[in-house]
Amino acid sequence: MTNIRKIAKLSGYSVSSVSRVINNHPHVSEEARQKILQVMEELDYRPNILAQELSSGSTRRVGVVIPNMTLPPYFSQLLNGLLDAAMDHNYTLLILPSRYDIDLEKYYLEQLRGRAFDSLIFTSRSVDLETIASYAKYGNIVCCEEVQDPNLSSVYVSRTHACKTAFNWIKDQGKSRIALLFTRKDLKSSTYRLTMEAYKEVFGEKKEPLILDGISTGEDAYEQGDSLLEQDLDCIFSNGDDVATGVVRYYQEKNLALPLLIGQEKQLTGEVLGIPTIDNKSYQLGQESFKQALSDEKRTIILQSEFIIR
Amino acid sequence: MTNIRKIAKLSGYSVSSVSRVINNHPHVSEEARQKILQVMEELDYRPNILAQELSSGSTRRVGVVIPNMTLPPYFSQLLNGLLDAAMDHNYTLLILPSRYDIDLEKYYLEQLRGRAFDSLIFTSRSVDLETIASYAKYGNIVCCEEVQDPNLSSVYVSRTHACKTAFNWIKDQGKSRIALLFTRKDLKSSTYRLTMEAYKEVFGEKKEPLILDGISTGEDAYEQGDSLLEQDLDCIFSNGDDVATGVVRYYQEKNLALPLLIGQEKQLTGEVLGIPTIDNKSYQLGQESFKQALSDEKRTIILQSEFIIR
DNA sequence: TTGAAAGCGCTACCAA
DNA sequence: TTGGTAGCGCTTTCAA
Repeated sequence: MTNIRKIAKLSGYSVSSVSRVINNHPHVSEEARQKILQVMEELDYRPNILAQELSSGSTRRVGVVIPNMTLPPYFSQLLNGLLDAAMDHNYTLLILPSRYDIDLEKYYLEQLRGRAFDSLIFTSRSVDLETIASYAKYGNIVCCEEVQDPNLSSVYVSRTHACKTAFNWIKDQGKSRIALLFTRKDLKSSTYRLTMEAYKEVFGEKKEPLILDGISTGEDAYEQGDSLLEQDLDCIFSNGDDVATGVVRYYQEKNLALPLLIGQEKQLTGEVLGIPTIDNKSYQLGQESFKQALSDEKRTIILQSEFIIR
Repeated sequence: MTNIRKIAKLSGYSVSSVSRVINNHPHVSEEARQKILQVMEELDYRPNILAQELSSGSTRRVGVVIPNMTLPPYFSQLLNGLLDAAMDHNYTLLILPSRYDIDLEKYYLEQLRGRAFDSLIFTSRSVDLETIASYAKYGNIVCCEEVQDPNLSSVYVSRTHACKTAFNWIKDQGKSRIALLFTRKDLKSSTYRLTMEAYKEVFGEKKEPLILDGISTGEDAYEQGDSLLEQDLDCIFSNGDDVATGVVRYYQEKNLALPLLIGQEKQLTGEVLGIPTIDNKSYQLGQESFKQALSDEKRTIILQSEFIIR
């Protein structure tokens, strides 16, 4: 094994000087630098990353727990934000798939405890917050959801305001017979809760919307298209631009006039359709989460969704 | 920082004995073990993973380069196979997203060179094979494709035989007016090439099939459904069970009799539809790739796709 | 500008 | 069964 000592010996300089060259530190004569670099080249030398990490006490690695291999658009944009931020800071991202498995998530927490990486980001979690918080002393932990625990950082997107803005805009357009599309119609779903609250605030408690659930793709929306015709609607508030596409196709095929249509996630398809959308800032969420993972202070960062009229 | 020396001192035993307890080595008296474990517990001690790795010279980590965040079914099954195999062998998987970026892939190769992990698996690559092969001296590298280089292991699925079997079966059913669905109709696509070859071997050079490309989801298939009606078909050979679903919906809506339909990837949807499919063994590909990443010898492992009649 | 030496925390060999 | 100690390969402080 060719190590730093060997380079020192062959170059005629000390281990310290070699280390300085490796890390681009000042106070090395150009002569020394050249000679050392030359020997490194000859021996195909590359510093051992593990040794650097052990010695410096920092891995420049951040673990990211994701729920699954197959990720919806929200997650992939989030991951892209994380990845870009990591590259910007010269960090490496470890993607840690949890498959919703609590034990696997605990294993990753143990890895943090064992200093396999500096910080850990939960984009999603199955394990309880108390357990997660108990590992906070071993490194920064960021959860991409609203969390109160003072030991954890919390970075998430507040969608309430943009949602109300959207509903108000819809109302201003003179629309009032509205369908809401959801992945899950379930009080455990924060999306469902906040959308319903915003709706009621704008349209009142009495005016019931048509609610469709079990919809997460354009395909789903298309298949449930019939349900949309059961009521005389003038607006469809969908849960994704992709979903909206399915709605459009359904109406086109029936040769029916399309009601006002709202998308979400600001996807490419929404742009093409030219429909208003709500940008839930997943990419920014990723970037901010990463920055928070490096930060010294625990913090709660709330991003705001944005209603985009087109 | 509480380290192995501190545990040794406080327990009254030596560093060696503490190490033995950590690693469940024999030749430690029950008394010593208990005392040491007790002190570890009290100090909330956890061995430093980096130090263990540096000292033992093995990280028990394998890097896996994937092209993108958003993965088609083939990749997610592959990753599940990798993950399960890794867990079985008590290894951790590092998912390394490349975004088809050559420099990023080179960066991962440098990480291998720097001993950040023991082996590297390319489920997909943009960087050229020569470059990859030049890193083989730093650790096992497995490519999930057909590769000749003696420095690289190659694990892939041969789909030719199953494809011919399928076409022969189709022929036996008395079908001959066939449509083939592809993601890319491009000689660079191995799927396209092997399917065409198998087709020609069974049906002859003269009998031209109808070819549709740009199809990777059920949605795509549905949208291109019209093209299927232009010719009088008696069999549609699709490139995925999901894709087949889109075809089914198209025919159902037109109230047309469905031709013989073949799926691929053995997905859940295909099972529900009850259509024959070709299992391309992605999960097994993952498992074998991982095993090969640990193996001492460079090897080529060829799995066989399987035609499943239902 | 340079180098010696003390860490970083652990493993494993060898001697007792 | 136990312990001493020499690594693993690098960083960093301090003195020269």
